[in-house]
Amino acid sequence: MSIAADLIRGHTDAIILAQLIAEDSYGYKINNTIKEATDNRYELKEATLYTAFRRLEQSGCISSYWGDGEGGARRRYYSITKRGTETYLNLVNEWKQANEIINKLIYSERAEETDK
Amino acid sequence: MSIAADLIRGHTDAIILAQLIAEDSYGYKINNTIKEATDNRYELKEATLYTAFRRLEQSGCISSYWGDGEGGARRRYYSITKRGTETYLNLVNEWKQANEIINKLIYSERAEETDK
DNA sequence: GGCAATACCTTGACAGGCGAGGTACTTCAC
DNA sequence: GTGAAGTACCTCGCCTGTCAAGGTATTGCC
Repeated sequence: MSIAADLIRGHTDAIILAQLIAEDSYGYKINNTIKEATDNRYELKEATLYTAFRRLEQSGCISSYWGDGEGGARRRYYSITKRGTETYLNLVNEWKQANEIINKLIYSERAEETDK
Repeated sequence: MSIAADLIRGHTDAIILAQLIAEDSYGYKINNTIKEATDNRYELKEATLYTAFRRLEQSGCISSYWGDGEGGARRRYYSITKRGTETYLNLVNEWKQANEIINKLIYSERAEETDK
């Protein structure tokens, strides 16, 4: 995994919620989806993932129910709530702003030349 | 200040180094530059800033010297080292990748519709 | 039976951010 | 001359999110 987690820190919730907006899902699957989507350049560590689930459920952004795993262990499915959807939209918005800010601050004119 | 710090966490070093590539500078000024550049939407808290200076100096990315403040307290200036420049370029590169990854993961097709 | 894959969970340590507090110097108004 | 406001630096201790390491349970296959 090549990307420092600290760079993505703070976006974990948004990433999870984005998955759940598409459809109800469970930890193991979300994790794999993320790995595939990024060509194994990034993954949510299990501990991080499950910590995030607790956090999101506690704040009413998601709810969970047990489903059965076809050919595997039982799964705990999560669905996104109304509050979760709102939160998601806010997080996306914050990301847009943060993105803009970082892009403005991280590039130095002098560095641009050096970079070429 | 509207942007959650966690979203920018991990970029602090890159932001500081970007300033120092342009020219030698000192804490107070860097802080103000950042505030202005972002229309007060973001600032590095002092504690964060000085912690970062220690960290960067310890790892050989920057070096410091005392200058005098014209009409104010004395200033500790920092300059970026060769290692600092290298580190900076790496961080920029990592940021590009992280940016790409977050953009890929944070948007859900379903959400795109909702967002419109 | 044993292994791999699926699937979930907890504990404890660590690092970075930052609120709160402090120091010291200069300038300017009263 | 004194008090406030601006410049400038610094430290302590808490909080939060990440994650290595460890664990559990189920199924399918050889």
